[in-house]
Amino acid sequence: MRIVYFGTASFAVPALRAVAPHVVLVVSQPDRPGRRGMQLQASPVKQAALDLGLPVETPEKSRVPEFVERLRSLDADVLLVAAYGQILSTAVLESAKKGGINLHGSILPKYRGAAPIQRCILAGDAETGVTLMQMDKGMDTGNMIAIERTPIGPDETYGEVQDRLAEIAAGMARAWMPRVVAGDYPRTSQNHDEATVAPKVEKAEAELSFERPAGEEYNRFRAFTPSPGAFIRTRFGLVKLSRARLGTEEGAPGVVMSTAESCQVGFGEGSLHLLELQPEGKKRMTGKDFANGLRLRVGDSLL
RNA sequence: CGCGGGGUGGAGCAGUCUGGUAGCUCGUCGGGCUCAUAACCCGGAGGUCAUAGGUUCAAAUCCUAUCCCCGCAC
Repeated sequence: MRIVYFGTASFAVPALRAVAPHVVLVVSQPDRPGRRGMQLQASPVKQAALDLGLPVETPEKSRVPEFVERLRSLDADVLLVAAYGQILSTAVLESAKKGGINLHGSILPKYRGAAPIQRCILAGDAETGVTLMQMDKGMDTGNMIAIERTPIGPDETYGEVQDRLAEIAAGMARAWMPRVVAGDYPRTSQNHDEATVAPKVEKAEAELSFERPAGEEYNRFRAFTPSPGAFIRTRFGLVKLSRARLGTEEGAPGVVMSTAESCQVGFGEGSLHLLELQPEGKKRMTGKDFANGLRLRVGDSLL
């Protein structure tokens, strides 16, 4: 079979590896400036593709006629799409015999759109999954082929859940693509009345507030870790959180409750143990080191 | 030349402006207290102050150059 693979984020890497022998072209988003400096950085999928020795193309817009023509010339059986980051036009989808098949990181019709995994964790859901679906012109509205579910642990972060879903997606791609190409697969329509949308993440959403309930902010922390990275404003500047746990004790918002094992701070309701964090301009450190360096004592406020 | 912070015993920091005895919180080692302890008390070890030059009677501190780390913008 001949597969054209569309993907950008790391969620799409395992599935690419799973079907790599059949991939005739990898399409990913153009390199973007990243890191300090202004150096261009290839997307995770592009890096993986190069690693696998697969041809890669990164059109600014996949829907331009020249690129659609390029896709048609490949005479592919199917487009496999995962976390590509662009809406595929009908013309693009029709460039392959079986159209586009999408691996989506949620249990559709819930969390259609750009950031399903983050939104799911932010909402505090206990379960998520991967949906394999036939793409149509809508955003994640196509008929479903298969769903695999997985529980979300109470302390799991976006990164951890994503990695697991990516592996699930890879398994589904491996199992289903031959059947899709053969035309032997179910197509179940979604219940559109139950649909919800998961818009892309704004950096500002990753800001925690001492004023809000700890449980809510813990979900926020988990949803945006490791990317784009949860942070919180303190009187010592911005502090990025990399490891945290929900505390069982109550405490006043922003006030240090203990520094023995971590930096435990009170929130609107409850408290959070700041286990590992990174003040701006500094290296990542333990909550304990943070408290030591600033000479924080129980009762001091971070606000 | 995108903006900015930083490099000081093992960790996190103060000290730098206004040169003059190496400081703080922790860790670590030894001892003590205790039924016991991550608690408390006493004592000890451990630092080329990123690197190379320069100024000076004297440099962590002032000047010049270099290396490295990080945050933001993306």
